Amino acid sequence: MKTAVIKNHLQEVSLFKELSEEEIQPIVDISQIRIYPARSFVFMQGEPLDRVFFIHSGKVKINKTDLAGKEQIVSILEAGDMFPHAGFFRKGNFPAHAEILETSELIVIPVGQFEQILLTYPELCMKMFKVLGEKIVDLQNRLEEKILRDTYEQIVMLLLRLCKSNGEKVGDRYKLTTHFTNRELANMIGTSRETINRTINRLRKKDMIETDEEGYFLIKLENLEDEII
Amino acid sequence: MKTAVIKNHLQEVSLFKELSEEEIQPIVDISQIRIYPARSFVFMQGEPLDRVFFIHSGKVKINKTDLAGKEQIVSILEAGDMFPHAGFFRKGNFPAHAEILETSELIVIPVGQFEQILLTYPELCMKMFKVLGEKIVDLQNRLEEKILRDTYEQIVMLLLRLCKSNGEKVGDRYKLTTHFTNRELANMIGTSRETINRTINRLRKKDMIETDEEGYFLIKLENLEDEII
DNA sequence: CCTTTGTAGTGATTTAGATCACTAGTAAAA
DNA sequence: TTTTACTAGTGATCTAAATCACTACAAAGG
Repeated sequence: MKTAVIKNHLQEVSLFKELSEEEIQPIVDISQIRIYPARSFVFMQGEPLDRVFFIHSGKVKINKTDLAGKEQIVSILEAGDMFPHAGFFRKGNFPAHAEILETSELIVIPVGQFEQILLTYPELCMKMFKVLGEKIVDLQNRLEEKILRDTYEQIVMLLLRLCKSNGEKVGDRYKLTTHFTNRELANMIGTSRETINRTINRLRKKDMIETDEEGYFLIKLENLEDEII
Repeated sequence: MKTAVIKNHLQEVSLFKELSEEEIQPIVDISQIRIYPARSFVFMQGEPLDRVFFIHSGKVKINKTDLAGKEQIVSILEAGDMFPHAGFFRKGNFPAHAEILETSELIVIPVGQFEQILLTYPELCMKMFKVLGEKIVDLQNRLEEKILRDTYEQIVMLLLRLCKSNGEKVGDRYKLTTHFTNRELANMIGTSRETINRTINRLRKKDMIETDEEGYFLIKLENLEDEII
């Protein structure tokens, strides 16, 4: 039965984890599951913001591009993540593009209806405030990084952040669960692929980062943290 | 009567503007008015986040400093503004310093009690989600600016942002309501005072900005907007 | 098969903007 | 009064990092 699948998927999203059977039902009723193929766009920057998405599986890139085609990668999202964050009670447009990197199952919810449910669930409001607050802190930290740190430190801090958002502990290392190219890393912080390459190799020589057989980064968190004081 | 003053002050904050007499009372009960003298600190980065503030009058600088003493000015807040934004349901620490620039009357509310009230007022939740969403969009835009734009454009965009947050329309110009030094402007976007000086003078020659008798900037919004496409 | 288009890697060159160094003016403190 | 400590302003110098230019390799397409 289809709603059963939706319910299962919803219950795996951290935001909804602690809701009871009755509480989750109205959300099930307004939710849809959609499968997006790799390289497709969930939405483009500027389109009217009418839905919010929760990732059940797959990977989504949130990015902006300017007229010259220069790209800023805002984030790489994975299972459990919500996007966009700035969607509630604001009627505006999507602030960035959302592109599927790996075939993804997304839970799609009309934002208007979700807002109504949000208002009737104090529990859900609490969690949402927490999520938004953390997003604000994260953005402020990234802005501070860009303003106060040099490129070497920005790259170290980017890798540390990726360990938290896209990494998993494997032995004494953190393994990044996504394969990032030099250019992608560069576009996350606004530097060049050459600088990323030279810096990563510098960190490799210091034995702080290595690449496994499949090209995934393995990072020694503690060593890297010492680099930025 | 003291609570009458508090109620009046609260009603001037945009977040509470549309609340009825009965609705605002519980907020009055947990609010305090405090006067902070210029150059005092409301809080320092790292202190436990246990209160939120609404500015009734005066000016507050939110900033961060690194070990070397380099400063990042996060924002200059005025009457009607709330800080910090990332305070709800998160129990953490203040993410930056808050320093009084001009003697300020602040409404002080214990964050835990405010959270409880928030949950019982759907109206208030809606507005707060909106405020947080706008904050997120603003931070993402500033990050994008730092990543995709050169310093000249960053300065133009900073001035445009200041028109919106700290400006008032005077004839066909926007007047910045706060006197900013070159160094302060530099610390908002992470450039040097020399570069700010040279760029502002360049904009002066292009007749996009001028300084009035008291040293406040007068900005021609439309002309400046054309600079960044 | 070759061609195209992506990637990593590395030196050489260029440049935007930071930093340095200084003049000059103003305001507050000693 | 002089001193200290700000500020704005402006050339000269320096440098971090972007850009350029190239090699080499791998995967995908015709």
